[in-house]
Amino acid sequence: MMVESATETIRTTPSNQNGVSSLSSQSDGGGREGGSNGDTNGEISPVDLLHLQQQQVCVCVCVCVLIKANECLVFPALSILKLSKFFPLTFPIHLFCCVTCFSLSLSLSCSQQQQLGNKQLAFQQQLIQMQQLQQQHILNLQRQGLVNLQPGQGAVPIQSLQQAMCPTDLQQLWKDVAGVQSTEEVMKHEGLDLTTNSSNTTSYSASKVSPQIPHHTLPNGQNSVHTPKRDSSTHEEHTASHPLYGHGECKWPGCEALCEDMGQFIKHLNSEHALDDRSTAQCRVQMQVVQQLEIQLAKESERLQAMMAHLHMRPSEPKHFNQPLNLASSMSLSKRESEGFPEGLPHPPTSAATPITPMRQGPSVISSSSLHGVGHIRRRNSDKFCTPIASELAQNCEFYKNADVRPPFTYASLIRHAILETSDRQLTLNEIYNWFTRMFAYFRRNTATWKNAVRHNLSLHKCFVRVENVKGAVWTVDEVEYQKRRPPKMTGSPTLVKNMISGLGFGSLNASYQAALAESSLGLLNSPTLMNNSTGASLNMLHIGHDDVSSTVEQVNSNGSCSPGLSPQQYGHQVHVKEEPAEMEEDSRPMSLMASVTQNLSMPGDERDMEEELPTEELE
DNA sequence: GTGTCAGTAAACAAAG
DNA sequence: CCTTTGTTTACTGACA
Repeated sequence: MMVESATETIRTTPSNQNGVSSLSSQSDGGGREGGSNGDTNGEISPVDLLHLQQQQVCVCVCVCVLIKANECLVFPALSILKLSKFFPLTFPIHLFCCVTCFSLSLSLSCSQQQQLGNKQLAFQQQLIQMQQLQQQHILNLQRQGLVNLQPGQGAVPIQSLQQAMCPTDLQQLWKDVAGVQSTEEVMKHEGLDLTTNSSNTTSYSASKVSPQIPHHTLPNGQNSVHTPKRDSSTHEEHTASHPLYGHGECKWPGCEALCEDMGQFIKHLNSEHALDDRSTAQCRVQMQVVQQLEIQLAKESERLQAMMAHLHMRPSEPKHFNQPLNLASSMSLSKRESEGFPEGLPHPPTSAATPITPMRQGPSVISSSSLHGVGHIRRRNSDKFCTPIASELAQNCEFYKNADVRPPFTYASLIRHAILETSDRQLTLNEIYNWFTRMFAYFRRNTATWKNAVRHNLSLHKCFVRVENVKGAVWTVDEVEYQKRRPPKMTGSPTLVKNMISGLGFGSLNASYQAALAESSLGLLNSPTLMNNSTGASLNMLHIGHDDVSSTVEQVNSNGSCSPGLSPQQYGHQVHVKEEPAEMEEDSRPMSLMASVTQNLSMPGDERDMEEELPTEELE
């Protein structure tokens, strides 16, 4: 019903001249499809709801591209209409998403073109009406309990955009949003009254959803309903620092203006971010960002609880996970900065709240190493149990790139990985540095410390061989030496396995199990579809020395007899950092988070439980 | 209690 | 002279 109304609106829009009319029939069909499936009457199937978030992200990625591409009318309309066809069941929400984003893109294009025809204006007004209709539809669905949208989730566009966009894109969006308002001002001066529409555009869903949105307290402790100006005029004047000021820059979203001192910043704040529609809109958007992150955190926490319940683990206190966390700050604290958090990084599984990668859980091995919250366990895990650095990195590449989290690997293993990842298997020191900083946000700070450690490791370990090259010195890896430096193998004797279990604890077993799982997946079952079933192999792996496993795997790999995908030569070489199969991620995730909360756990009964129950569950 | 491993810090030297 | 690179030593903490 709603869809048809919306599409009817499109059909009657004056913008048909822009080629939309020819497409309106498609939208009509899509709308009817949706209607035939019953969604417009509020009948949304659970399956569709399951896919809703993902689709929203896809939609917003699409629209986001449009925005960035400065497309004006036709392309967004096309997107909307196509979406109605591809996602008929959830089309109302998609439409809402698209329309709001499209409105934004429309305004953006206006700001850049500084002209907008009356027809386009009319079309925009029509779109706004559609937007309102969709909003009503969503509200109706919510009232009926058919769509369990969280408060503020009606503001899908910007939130999904933030999920889908990289930080730079997000920053650009902020700027774009800022630009919209300025455009409105220009329009006003030009006699074009866009006030109504534009305000809807800039604050779009936010303003409409705001009634549902509890007044959140922003991470900086400021009430989200305050106005920036008031805050700036009262808050920072009494404090030496300001949450919106740091490193000589204005931290206002999308601003980045350089301010030499606090006084200049205050002037800037009062002049550029005064109480106006733009600032208010930006504040609302930020509010939604925070809210979306909280929602995501809640979801992930819920998932964690379910996982732990499934694995017969005592749930940890949900409060820890539901509280908004400042991952960057908490994670970034080095040992010296925060004695409370050993730098082994095993902080609580705050990774679930990582804003940068909201859809991901924390890295598996990170969590597995978090058993005792010490870095050395990380090392032991990574080496003694030969945590598959390649797979781990592949799985959590984006996480490590963005989150200020220390990778759970030794310097040696990281250096080796970096070197082996290259085609010629050699790197200069500087290239190794660059790899570290490129791959890990953590290593973008404290450069003196870790660079020294890198050099120290290169010199210390015989496995790293310095080779004089034409261009200079490069570092290579002596695999034989690298394998040598591994601790004495654990034989497959059950005694050792038992010792491993009793001596290292549950988390370590998980780590070894996980390592074995991934190793087996790596060397034997490269097919993503087989990954999930690799547990059987990994179960066997538990009975043989892990070093044997790793060496065996690597030998097999070096023979190139295994899958090309993760072929040996490394696992470093062909790490598909961004396209790793989701199954694998799903595979390791439970284990990792499981390990992360083992502080609260009592030891499982015996190794039989571990060897039989866990893998069995994993197999299921 | 001891040895090993890894991380960190620091000093030092050579080269660019 | 400064920076980068490379080596070495010492210390600490965790683990077996």
